[in-house]
Amino acid sequence: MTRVQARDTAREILEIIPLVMRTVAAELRAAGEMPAPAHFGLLSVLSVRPRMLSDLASLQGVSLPTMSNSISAMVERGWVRREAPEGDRRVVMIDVTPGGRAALERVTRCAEAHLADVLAPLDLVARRKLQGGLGVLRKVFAAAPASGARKNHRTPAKR
Amino acid sequence: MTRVQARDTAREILEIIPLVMRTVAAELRAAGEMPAPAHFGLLSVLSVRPRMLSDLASLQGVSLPTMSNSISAMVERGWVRREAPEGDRRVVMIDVTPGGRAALERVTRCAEAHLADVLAPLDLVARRKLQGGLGVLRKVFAAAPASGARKNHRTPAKR
DNA sequence: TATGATAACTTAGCACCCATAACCATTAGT
DNA sequence: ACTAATGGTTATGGGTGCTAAGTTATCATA
Repeated sequence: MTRVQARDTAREILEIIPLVMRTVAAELRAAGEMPAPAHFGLLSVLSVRPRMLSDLASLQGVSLPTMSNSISAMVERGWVRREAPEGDRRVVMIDVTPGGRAALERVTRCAEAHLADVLAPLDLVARRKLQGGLGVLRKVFAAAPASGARKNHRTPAKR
Repeated sequence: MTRVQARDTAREILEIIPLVMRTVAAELRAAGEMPAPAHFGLLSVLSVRPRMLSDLASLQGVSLPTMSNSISAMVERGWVRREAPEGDRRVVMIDVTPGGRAALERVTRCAEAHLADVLAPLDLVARRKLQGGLGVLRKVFAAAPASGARKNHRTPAKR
């Protein structure tokens, strides 16, 4: 990819992605259910199987404290539970509650309804383009969770 | 688009878009320059020509107070200036400063460099998919700036 | 000319996401 | 047993976004 192409793509991404984020967030907010995109992703991951906190953090590409706080917020809403597994008493397993599953279900339906409106005018070609593009984004950004910021927490030989 | 397709696409968007956001934000942060994606877009728009605050708000699809705050933050950094035009003393024109242009330049180069790394492994096919997908997103979300949340900002009436 | 509506902004208060630094508890290594 | 590494939490601070409630300026009109 040439320098010019990279620049253009960078600009595109930096303009479009935030726009999409705002739009989707506004829709969820307007619909009452407002677990913020981040919470949605978490419920989605957790609905497959329970995970430890650290795994969730690296899966979502955020710092451990951030994940800890997000989970606290979700615990307060009754969507997930912190559990202590048998073996290692340091780890905390996070599990979805029935309430969490229900919330995920509602939000999915809501987002689905709104996106269906937005995506309705797309023809087959446009839809395939969209799906193809999303697939590429997933591959690229799931593989490279931030080159510069990934020497996770507590690297410095402090203390 | 069928119900199932809408659901899958919704899930994809809600998972991938935030991930991309975080990754890009982390890169900018790690690079020291940290104008947050939103600020980047603003500088980008303003580098073409000055705008009134309201126009900026509706262009970016955010509320007026939000835009006012963002601009205040950028003024404090010396990137933009608030100006009072001749005719209507209610309006505030926003203009980029030389410092703002320089910052935009640096951030663009930085984002470009990082994205180039990430996008490097893409072959021609993948790149075209990505660009096609971004194009579709732009068209779809630029046209529909949030169906449910747009009772906002009293209808624009060009002074 | 006084009055009320409206337009453009600002301020204040709230919720959320994300980060780093510093701390505690548990486990592993020697 | 002592130290290092691992898993989490708390504290602090900055950014994004919203609504509600002002302020000042302009316009319409009676």
